[in-house]
Amino acid sequence: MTESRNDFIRGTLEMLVLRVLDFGPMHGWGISERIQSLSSDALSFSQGSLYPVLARLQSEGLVTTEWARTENNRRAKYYRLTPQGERKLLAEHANWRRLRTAVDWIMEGAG
Amino acid sequence: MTESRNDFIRGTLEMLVLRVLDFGPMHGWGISERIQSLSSDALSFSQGSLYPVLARLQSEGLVTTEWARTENNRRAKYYRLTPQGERKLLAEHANWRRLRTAVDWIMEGAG
DNA sequence: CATTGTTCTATCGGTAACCGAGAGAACGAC
DNA sequence: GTCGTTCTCTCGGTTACCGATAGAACAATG
Repeated sequence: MTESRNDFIRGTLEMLVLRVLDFGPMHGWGISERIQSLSSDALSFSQGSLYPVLARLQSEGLVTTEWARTENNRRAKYYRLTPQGERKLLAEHANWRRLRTAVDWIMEGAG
Repeated sequence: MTESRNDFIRGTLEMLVLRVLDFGPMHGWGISERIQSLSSDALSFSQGSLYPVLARLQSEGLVTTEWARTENNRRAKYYRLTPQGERKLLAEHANWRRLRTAVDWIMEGAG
């Protein structure tokens, strides 16, 4: 009921997750924190959004998983980008730039 | 089944429609053509997406409608931005810039 | 006149992503 | 032993978008 509407940039979550994993393997909770932190809280996603994305990425072979210990000595499932994931990231980034540019062109440009 | 996925910039359609109407009153079909043309075909929406948006905008008082004749002598329902619609456009544009910048920061910036 | 193409409005059911709410396990700290 | 924090995961609901579809009105063609 609050004004927040994440629908605006829907579909970017997958790309952002792939991007964070491009920095190195990370667990779900850490990915979420990373996105929120890097965006200065502009972007945030509930875990009810995150885990379905991670499961989908794995089922599509874009990431692999392994259980390990975090710095805080907790069990966590680490997600690691596969070569396919890297390619997917590049493709989604290119597509994002293309659409973003088109939107900006309309929004900023002369009629 | 084709590769096209508009989900990437979901929620922008409303903003784009408001923006096109900021150029002057226009009918549904023309709005659609305008968006597609201005974006060099990068952005396109089916009419099954467009009309629900227009109906919503009207019900929220962001546009008014009036029947008139087009240059081609066809009956068409022209949509005109209200002052509330103008304000909404500004707000959505600001929000878009904020989110777009956050996404770009993560995608382009250093980890 | 009949037929076809173009312009234009509109609806419906399905799909898929996101979200809030919630359950639960494991570890550290007090 | 209780609490807070970290971390995984599921479920049902909502909602935007889309493909398919229907159809009216006018122009142009034969």
